[in-house]
Amino acid sequence: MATEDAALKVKVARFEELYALDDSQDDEPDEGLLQSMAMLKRKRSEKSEPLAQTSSSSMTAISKRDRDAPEIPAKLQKLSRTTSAPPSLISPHKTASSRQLRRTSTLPKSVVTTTPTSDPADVAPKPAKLFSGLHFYFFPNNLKNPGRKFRIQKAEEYGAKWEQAFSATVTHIVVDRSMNYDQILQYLRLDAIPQQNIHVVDERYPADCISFRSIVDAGQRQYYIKGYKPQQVSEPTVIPRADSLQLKPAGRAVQTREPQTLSQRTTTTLSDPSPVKPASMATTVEDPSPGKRALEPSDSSLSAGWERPGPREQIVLSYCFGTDSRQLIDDDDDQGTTSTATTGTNLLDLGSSTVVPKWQQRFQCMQQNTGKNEDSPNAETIALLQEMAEYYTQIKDEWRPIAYRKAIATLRKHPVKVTTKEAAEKLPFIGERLAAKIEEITFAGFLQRLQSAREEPADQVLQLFLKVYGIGYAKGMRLVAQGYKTLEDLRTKADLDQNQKIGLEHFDDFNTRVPRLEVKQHSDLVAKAAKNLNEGIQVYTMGSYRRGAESTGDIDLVITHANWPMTRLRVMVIDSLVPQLFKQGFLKCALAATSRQDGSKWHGASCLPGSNVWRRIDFLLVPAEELGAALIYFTGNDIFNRSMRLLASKKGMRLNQRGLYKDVMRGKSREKLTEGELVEGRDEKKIFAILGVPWREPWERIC
DNA sequence: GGGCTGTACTG
DNA sequence: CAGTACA
DNA sequence: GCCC
Repeated sequence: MATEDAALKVKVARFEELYALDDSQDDEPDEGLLQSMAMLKRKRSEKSEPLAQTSSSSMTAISKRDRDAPEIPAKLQKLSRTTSAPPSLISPHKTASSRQLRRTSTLPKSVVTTTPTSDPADVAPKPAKLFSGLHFYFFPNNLKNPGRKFRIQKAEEYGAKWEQAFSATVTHIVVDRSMNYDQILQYLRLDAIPQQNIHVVDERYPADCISFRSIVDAGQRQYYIKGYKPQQVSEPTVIPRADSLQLKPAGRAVQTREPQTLSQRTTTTLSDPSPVKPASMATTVEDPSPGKRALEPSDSSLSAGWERPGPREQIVLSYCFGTDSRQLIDDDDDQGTTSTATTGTNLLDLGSSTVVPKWQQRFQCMQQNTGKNEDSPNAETIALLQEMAEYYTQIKDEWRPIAYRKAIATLRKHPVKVTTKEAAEKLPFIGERLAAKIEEITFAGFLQRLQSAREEPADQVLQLFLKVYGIGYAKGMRLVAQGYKTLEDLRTKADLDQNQKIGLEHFDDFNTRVPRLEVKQHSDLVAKAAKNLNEGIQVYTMGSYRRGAESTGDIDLVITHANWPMTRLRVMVIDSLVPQLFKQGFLKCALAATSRQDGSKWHGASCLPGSNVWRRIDFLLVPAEELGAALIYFTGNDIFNRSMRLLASKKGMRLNQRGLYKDVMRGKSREKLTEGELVEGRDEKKIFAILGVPWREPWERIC
């Protein structure tokens, strides 16, 4: 009971904050909230949800663990309170006090108490009168942006007159934070705004007035518009980057037409067979790491074969056409490019050929993703969306991050900066809501609200706890609810399992990136010990190391043997290799170990001789016939893997770390009914080929 | 309105 | 079984 | 979140 209350309080506080932000016209308009409020009367809908909020899916997920999930009550409580409030939406008393609390630091020094609401703790003042006599002109002056719409509605409720056009009667120009002073001048075709008659204020101004129940001094610094310099008012201004900033109110004429995405419907993969390796790769390729070298023979022999298809590859080819011709060719009617020359072309063409139907092109694995976005014109937008995705991931929203990442991948490939909603919405995986956010981002920094959420103490504590290996969202929430605030609290008071204790003890170690060089040292050490036990054991360095990363989160190793079955390999690793490495002092602890009977993974921590930094290290035990599938799995990245697996699934197959299986029967919602028949597990490239995915070098799998 | 990967280890 | 983790 |  007590913990429930604590959890509830934490959550309520968190959402109070969020909704307070909504009320206070933050950068990010909360369409979801507005919708929810409108819809709530009809039904407590499951769909539309506020931005920094749990999704319908997470709501359902959470509601299963109702004990841990005060979200719903908190949200509904707040929403119903809002909806049942008098027409003013805000109960001025309550909101004002809470907001005052929040913004004490920015409280205007000179609150001009023009309104004689002398008694602060009195009945709610007639809000409708606060702005009466004032004429507001908004900039931009339309309702397109939900946040602004909200502001305009509020202003009108409090008695302001919303001026549709700019005129002499305007008393205040309320400017979106995304806009700057020059843009106003340009739009209004003015050299300067007559400051005596008209106040130009930041978008927060009306909200502050409402908060303080008075017309606050509009001349204060915190209401200055971007680009406004008090002394420079009359001087004609040079507009920085005027060409790149599309000022919406200026109308369609200004809007540039966004070129179509390059990647769309063009067969770039075909014409670009030689991807640029990351600079960092150059060194690592010649790097005589055992893992690397071990990979090379098969790789090079294969790619040689790839260029001049030999008999074996022909088999693959016929296999593809034999069993999967429907999916691989002319599956799509409107794909006018039906190539007639496929038979004679080499296998590389098969994978990336022009006949790949549209639905398959949409898979992440069907494109080169090098994960680079420095040179993208959308880098800024991408960065912010990435933060959003991370945030949603952390609050355990299962699906939004997926949507965000797909949108990010689209933006990465888009050659032009996307600035407007309209342009954004045309792109794949960018819908109405993300398009709106993209527009917001380019015009403003809507992430402020996200930051507010992040600045919430409860959220920060949760974020901290989530970094402890072994503590996930459920445990983290419980710990926060129990009132723990620091790692020290956890160490001394909290009830943790063994892994969590280790995770806590080595919090810093496990949260420190491992330099590429050190990954190799760990790998070499394991490989050497393995070779000592048996010459045939091979060790591959996987994960982001194989993708070329300069540093990694942990050390991922595949351990395999050319001839041994899994059973023998496992016994060797569990009974000999691991104990040996422990004895050497290299392995420090086991976090998840396979039994001698079955299983394939070993997780633990390792430490180089002479060092005292523990690193997370994972072994994957792989029999040779599963090596290809294991390489795919352990190379990742996760998004690439999911994409490959989903594609397989859509083709009636199944892909996991053991192999590619065909004729998998699936029930409702793709639920696996039969295991299917193993098609290929040994050869990484064949798995790609059979799936119809063009070969992707490891560093092209960074989706 | 349902789907968005598939698995392995722990307690 | 839920939770956590792995790519 | 988006897509079908």
